[in-house]
Formats: sequence, C-alpha cells, structure tokens
Amino acid sequence: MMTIEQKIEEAVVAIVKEKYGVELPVSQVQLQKTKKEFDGDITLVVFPLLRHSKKNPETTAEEIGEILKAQLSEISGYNVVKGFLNLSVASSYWLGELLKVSENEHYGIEKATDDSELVMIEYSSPNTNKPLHLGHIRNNLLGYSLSKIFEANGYKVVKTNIVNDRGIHICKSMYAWQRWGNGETPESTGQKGDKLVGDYYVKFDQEYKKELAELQEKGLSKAEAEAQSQIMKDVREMLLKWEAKDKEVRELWEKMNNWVYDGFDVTYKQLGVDFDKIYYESDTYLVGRDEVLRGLNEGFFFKKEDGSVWADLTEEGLDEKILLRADGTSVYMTQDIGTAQLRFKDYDIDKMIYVVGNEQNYHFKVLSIILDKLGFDWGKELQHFSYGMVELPEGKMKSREGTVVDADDLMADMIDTARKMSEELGKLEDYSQQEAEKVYETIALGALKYFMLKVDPRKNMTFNPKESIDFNGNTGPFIQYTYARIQSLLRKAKEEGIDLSIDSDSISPDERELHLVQEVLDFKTIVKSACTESSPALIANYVYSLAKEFNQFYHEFPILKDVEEHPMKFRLLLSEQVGKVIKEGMGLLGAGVPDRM
RNA sequence: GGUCCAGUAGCUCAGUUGGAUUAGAGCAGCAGCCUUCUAAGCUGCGGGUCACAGGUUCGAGCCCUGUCUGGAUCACCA
Repeated sequence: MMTIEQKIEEAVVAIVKEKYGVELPVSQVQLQKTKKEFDGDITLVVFPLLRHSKKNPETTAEEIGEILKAQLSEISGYNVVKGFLNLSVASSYWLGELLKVSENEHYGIEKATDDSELVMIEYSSPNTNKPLHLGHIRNNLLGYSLSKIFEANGYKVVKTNIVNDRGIHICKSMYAWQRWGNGETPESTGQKGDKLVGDYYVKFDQEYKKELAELQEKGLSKAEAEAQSQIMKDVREMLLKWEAKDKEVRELWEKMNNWVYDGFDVTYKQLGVDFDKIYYESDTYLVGRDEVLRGLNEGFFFKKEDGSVWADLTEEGLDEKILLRADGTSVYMTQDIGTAQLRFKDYDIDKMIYVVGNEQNYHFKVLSIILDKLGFDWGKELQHFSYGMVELPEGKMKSREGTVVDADDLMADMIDTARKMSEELGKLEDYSQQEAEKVYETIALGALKYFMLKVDPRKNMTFNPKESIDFNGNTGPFIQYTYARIQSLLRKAKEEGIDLSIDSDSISPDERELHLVQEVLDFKTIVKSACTESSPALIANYVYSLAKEFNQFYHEFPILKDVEEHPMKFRLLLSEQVGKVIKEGMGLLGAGVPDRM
C-alpha cells in the first residue's frame, strides 16, 4: 500500500518525464511537511526541477500542481508560494489512514520473521569492582532502547553483556577486603554487595596512596615508589595466582563477584533492563589469547624482544598496539577478540553493535582492523555505537572527589520526588499503597529515561545533581500525563457506552485535528529513522511533540462534552490513537505509562 | 603535537539528504486561564551576531577551508 507521499513522488517523476523529457530519480523529488504558516499539508520544493523545466519557479510549480490535482484524487487543492508547491490532501484520506492505525494493534511496529537479520547489541559491560553510576545509566538506557528500536524494525535482537570480572582491578578490592575487611559481608552489614566491594576498591586506593607517600618521604621518586610498593606487589601476585587457578584466590573471587552480581541485579531490575546472554571476561580472555597466538603464527602480528605481542597498524595510519603483555597475560583488546569469537560461534550474527562510550573510539577502530586481520569477515562491519559522556556542571565525575552519581541513589531519589509530588496533587488517593508505588516508579523512571534519551546520543550531556530532573515541561512525566489524560477520557467514554466507530462522511475535521492525525501517522517513519540513525532521541523528541500537540487539541476542542455525536467519536478515536502511539513510543525508550497519575 | 568529536537564548536541548518574510522547545523570569473531559496542563511577553572569518549557490545553523574554545584519545589501565 502506497502512502500519499509515495504517490506524489511517482507522479512528479512521471510529470517531469512527460513535460520536460528528463528521467528524474525519485530521490530528487523533495517533499516536506508544509510549514504551519502556509496552507496545505505536503510541499513539493520545485527549485531542483527548474533546470529541467527551464521556467521560473512559480510557473513550474503551477504546472505541476495542476496536473497533480487532476491525477490524484487525494489532492484537493494547491497553492504556490515562490518555489514551493503546497498541496492540500483531502481530509477523507487522513481519516482513512487514521482508521487503519486504529485497526492495527501495534502501529509502526514490525515483527521479526524467520529470515529477519539478527543483530546482537552489547551494552552495560560493567566492571565487578564498583557499583553502577550515572554513566552506566546512559549506556544501559541507550542499549536497551536501541534493542527495542531494532526489534520494532523487524530485526531479531540478542541483548548481550560482557562482564569484566577479572583483572588487576578486581584483585585490588579482593586484596583490600581480605586484609582489612574483618570478614564483612552484605548480610552482616546490610549493604548491597556491589557497594561493599566498591568500598574496598576505594580502600585499596587509599592505602596505596598512603604507602606511596611514605616511600616518597624516604626520598624515592614517584616511579621508584610505585615499583617498590608492597601492596601493589601483593596484588600482582594475587592476579598471577588467580590465573594459575589458585583455589583460595578463586574462592574469594567467586564469593565477592557473586555479591556484586546480586547488587547489579537489583540495579538492573529497577532500571528495567535485561539481557539475553551474558559473557564473562574470565571465560573469554583465554580464547582471545589463543586467537592472538594464532595471529602471531600466521604472521599478522609480531613479537618484541621482551616477549610481548603487537599488531602493526601503521599501514592503516594507526600505531602499534599491544595484544599480549611480556608475561603472557591479556590486555583489554585480547578479551574483546575472544568475546567476539565466542559470540559468532554461539549466534548467527548479521550485525554486531557495541554500545560503548566515545572515549573508546580508537579501541573499536583498532578492534575492527584486528578482527579483520584475523580473518573474521564481520570484523570490518562491527558497529561501535559511540555515545557521549555524562558530565556534571563542574566537569567529569570523579570518584576521588566523591562526585560520582550512584545509579541506585539517583533512582531512589527520583522515586521519592515522584511520590511527594503525587501526594501533593492527591490524585491517587483511592489507590492502594502498592498500586500508587508502582505509579511513582513508572513516573520517576520515565523522567530519568526520557531525560537521558532525548539528547542526541553522540553528544556529551550535562547532568546537574543539584537541580533534580524535572517533571514539568519537556519531560517524561509530561508525556505520561498526556497518556493518563487520554485513558481517563476513554474510561469515561466506555462508562457511557460510547463506541469509537467513525463515519467519515459525517464529520469535517478542523485543520488542527487533521494536523494531529498526521502527526500520529508520522510515527512509522520515525521508528524507521530511529533505527537507521541509531537514535532513540528521535523517538523521544517525536513523542514529546505529539503529546504537546495533543494537549493543545485537548484544550481547544471539547471531546466528551458539549459536542455532537460524530465529532465526539472522531475525537475519541483520535485520542485513543495518540495514546497508543505514546505508549509504543515510550516503550521504545524502555519507559512505561500509567493509566492514572 | 597527531587523530576524532562538539560549540544554537541566562541554563538544558531540538533543528530530518541545504529550502519559505520571524531559527524552535523546555527550565528560569513576568502576566493570564481551574463551578466545564486530570492545571504534572494551556495561552501570552521578554530573551539569539546559530563561536569567528572566508568560500561554494538561486538559497547555509546545516556543505568546504582556516582560526578560536572545550572534550576525548594516541598506556604492558579497563
């Protein structure tokens, strides 16, 4: 089924061919929505056609407009302003499209079939030595939303997470706990496991600094002090023991990692994200090492005198990159190679997307080249979904200065705010406490998710912890509120036994109403471009503008009262579709909508 | 220093492959609108040299070049 835009494009191509004798590619037909200040719905920009028509803009536009009106029954009229041909589309067409939307339970959402491409999306990827913070929140929300957007475009999606569960940084918290922890556990302290482990990571850093200072006081240089630090030596030894599968170290490692996972589970659940398959670096780094050694044998890499293995990327305009340390242990790159290998063995992946911050642009550029060198034909095509950092008004978050915004704390604060606000407004007084809490959560998380996702993912964003995230204006709750309003209307209509069938011949919608219809129809296009441009922000901005448009409509037009039967039913049906699209759109952001708030 | 990214209202952000005299929202400020479908809403006012300078063209916030500013990265850290 062709849309009116497609019909116009085709017709214009035919007209240009017939009148001006030129084969015009469809992509050269420039259609856009008519600006508010002008009459019409769809505008053809005729400037690009002038070199074919060899006439002035007005005449060209007139000519084409005349033929379009005669040829296409949907075109009810046109006007010309300079080089712009504004076409009016008959309201019956828009009403017909609205009806189609109403018959489609999930408008704009495409289902995957057996031959759909499979896209794997990696996101979150935490270290198990500290709790999740604001930066992880952006990552998780982007990754989750992206997976929803790909699903909505008919892809098979596998959400995956690579947990960095090993390495020197993990040993630091293990060592600190072992030495200064006095056997503390999450149970004994009542602390979340990830927080407890994180505290020991910090503790290690403090002790290390203290030791360095003492050594430097004795006259050692900074580098000498670092080399002589006893606790750092101990930690390195612990890492070697870990790699040697020392029983005691492994047990400690498992115990503390499990504490962390229990903590992460709580955070992920509250945030509303999940994964289909989780990989652990401890399982993949050896695979990576084997791959690197294979690459070495096959001559793609080279070994330096000290035994370390490198990739020479000077031909690609990059530097040399280390892949294995002199002692044979793995680096970050090594495990990414191994993880990629395992994933492509486990799944029939057509497209691999890594949701990782833009500070790792170089890393992924290199990874792509190295995988390619190793003979993985998908290496070149891996996609790094690179997003900007979350900054505080003073700059980056710094754990040392205690400015890191903790994920759990932030969510809890927002739920508190939502509760306070809702209680003041007192609209949920007949809800049970449990029901009300659920609404507070939906609103708080909706606010957070919308706040994070409305910004272009590529750009850095600023978060000001002092000014808590808004609930008014261009926000998630504004959109949710609009949805709740609509549900209230629909409940009342149902109580009064009104059915939502419409009779196109008995209504003559206002321009504003038709505009809202068109905005609803846009959803489908937006879902597509959100996928091709990998941008949840497009969905967010669209849903906001739809909600805003609806609120204006709501104030301007009576829907249930003081209105005749046919316009009433039309407006109710329109409202219902707006609600449906809001729900779907927010769903693509991973956010819910409440029936009342 | 090399490479990459960004710079739009006091603040946070939009601005669809270049398109219409007046570059949009929200927040903050000011002024209105609840006996009427949810005021977490709606309406209005003020607020801009789209970092700067050139260039490309019928037309540039958008494309090209240079400059300035900020950030990231170029580790035997992850």
